[in-house]
Amino acid sequence: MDIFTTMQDERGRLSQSEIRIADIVLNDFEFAVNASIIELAGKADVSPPTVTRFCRRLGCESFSDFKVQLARTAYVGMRYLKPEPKSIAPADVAQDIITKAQNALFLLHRGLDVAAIEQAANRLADAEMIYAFGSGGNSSMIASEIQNRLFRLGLRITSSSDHSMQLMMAAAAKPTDVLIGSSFSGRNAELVRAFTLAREAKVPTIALTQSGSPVAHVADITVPIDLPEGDNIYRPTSTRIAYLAVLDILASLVAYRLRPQATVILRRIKQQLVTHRDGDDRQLLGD
Amino acid sequence: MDIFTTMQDERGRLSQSEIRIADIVLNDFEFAVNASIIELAGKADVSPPTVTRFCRRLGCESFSDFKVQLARTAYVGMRYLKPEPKSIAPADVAQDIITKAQNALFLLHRGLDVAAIEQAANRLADAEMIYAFGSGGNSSMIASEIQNRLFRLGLRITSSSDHSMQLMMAAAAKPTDVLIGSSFSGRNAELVRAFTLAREAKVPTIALTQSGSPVAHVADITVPIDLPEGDNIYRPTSTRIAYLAVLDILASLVAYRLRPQATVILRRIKQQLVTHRDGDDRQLLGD
DNA sequence: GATTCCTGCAAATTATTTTCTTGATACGTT
DNA sequence: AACGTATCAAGAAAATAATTTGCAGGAATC
Repeated sequence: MDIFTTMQDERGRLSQSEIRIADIVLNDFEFAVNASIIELAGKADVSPPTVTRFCRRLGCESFSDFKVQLARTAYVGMRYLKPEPKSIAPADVAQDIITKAQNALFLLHRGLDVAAIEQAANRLADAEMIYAFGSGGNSSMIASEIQNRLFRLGLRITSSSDHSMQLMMAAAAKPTDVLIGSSFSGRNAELVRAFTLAREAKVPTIALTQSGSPVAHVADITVPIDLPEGDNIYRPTSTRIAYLAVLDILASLVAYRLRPQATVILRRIKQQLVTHRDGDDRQLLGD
Repeated sequence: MDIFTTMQDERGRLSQSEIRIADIVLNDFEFAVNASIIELAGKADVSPPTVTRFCRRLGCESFSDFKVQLARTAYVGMRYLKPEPKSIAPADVAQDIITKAQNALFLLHRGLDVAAIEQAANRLADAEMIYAFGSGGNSSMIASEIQNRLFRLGLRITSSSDHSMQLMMAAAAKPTDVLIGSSFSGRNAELVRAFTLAREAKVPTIALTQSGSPVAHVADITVPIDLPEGDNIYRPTSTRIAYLAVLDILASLVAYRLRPQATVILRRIKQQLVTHRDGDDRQLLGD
């Protein structure tokens, strides 16, 4: 696990001096990464040995090991990101957006429920028919993306962003089918209704959403995607990127699950696309 | 700039001993990050001072500074990523996909032509009407995403993934309008045709594509998005994530450019959304 | 009141860097 | 072509700096 999480988890068990060190590291981390043990000790008003002991307690070999671990998760992850970029200069805006996207992926990975994804992948692989639901600019894109990824694996699938259609499809689905729905906020009331309907008819449901949300409650399998509030509201792109990544994982697992030999075939197709490529973008569809 | 690029750029100017050090670092970088200067020197069959000099030459303050820099870009970026995950165990697949996505963002950032994006943003902000083009599963999504992001800023915009429509639109466009098109491969012949048509009519064109590609050649402004081949073919998601990030940057710059005060209003709208949120995903559209 | 744990000091150890020197190579001069 | 000089690489050893360990005093807790 990464050093930041450890630091937060252990915080309660740390002594006063150690908490001071932790706070300095967390707040001024550029400093911490470049400082020597003496400088860091000086800033925290403790002696160098205390810093060494602090590092040990966090599971590091030594102070330099600590710095390396720190630098490792420094580039992305667990940073206190400001809601706005440093300035509106193009370079800063770019940096800000890319860092946030990377952070979203980092946080996604940290909180990823792999078991749930695996379970979902297995259900999808065995489904006779799949219905993918999602509404609103973001989730509707995810829904069609689910279709996009899964139909290529030979699965029967359709997607809809239309509430009425979703309800009708949910009513038409059989227990051997699967419903999969996405909701960034988890508060999509219509999706909850469709899932409830499905549940009554014993149709398995999979939700890609925030854990603990209404949508999560009514789904059989929830693949939780929990990102800090800020990211959701201020910049939907980073959340969307996280969803796309989850989808990618899900689709890959389904592919592996479906037929081990399929990956070989798939690779051959890809290879062929590489060799004679003078067409257009649609080549990439063969992914 | 990152230490890996520097190492590759400087390689020619390094001495024999230094090249040996560089190779060890590049190949076994877990080792390099954890090793002391003596261990690293020993493995490279050089003396510790040589290692120090090597670090200095690369622009680092000291050996420990070098290690920090190394660890920083170790988590993501410039890694020799295997085309396939370690195993098909779900956790490994997840790790593989997320790492690749983060790497794509890293590489995107490294190669980002900020000036081109800024130029493109300015053009879009001043356009009387915008036409967003893209075909194939990937670029068509990008095209509608462009529309999605820009219409909220009060711009007049439409998107199309239909070749015939694209041609007709290109023909109908005026020099005060802007055409913006996306092509992952840069080999979308129809897009090239549409752009050529636009050029003849003096309609400004912006391309989001691979630099040096046919599409890039016919566009007035090219925002280059160059990622290693492997990523494009084997896993379109990471490329798509890069495109989404670029789009996010572009849209943000347009927003800032359009009206500085708009950001204030936008923030107020967001705040309001946060306070009474019991609806569904579509709230997030207000991003 | 005793125990435990934190903490800093000083010493010891270790790591890193500087300085100095040697050896090699390249270049210019005779 | 041969010699001398300049330049650079690279290691040895010394100096310096950083880090860790051992120990002892002191605070907090039970």
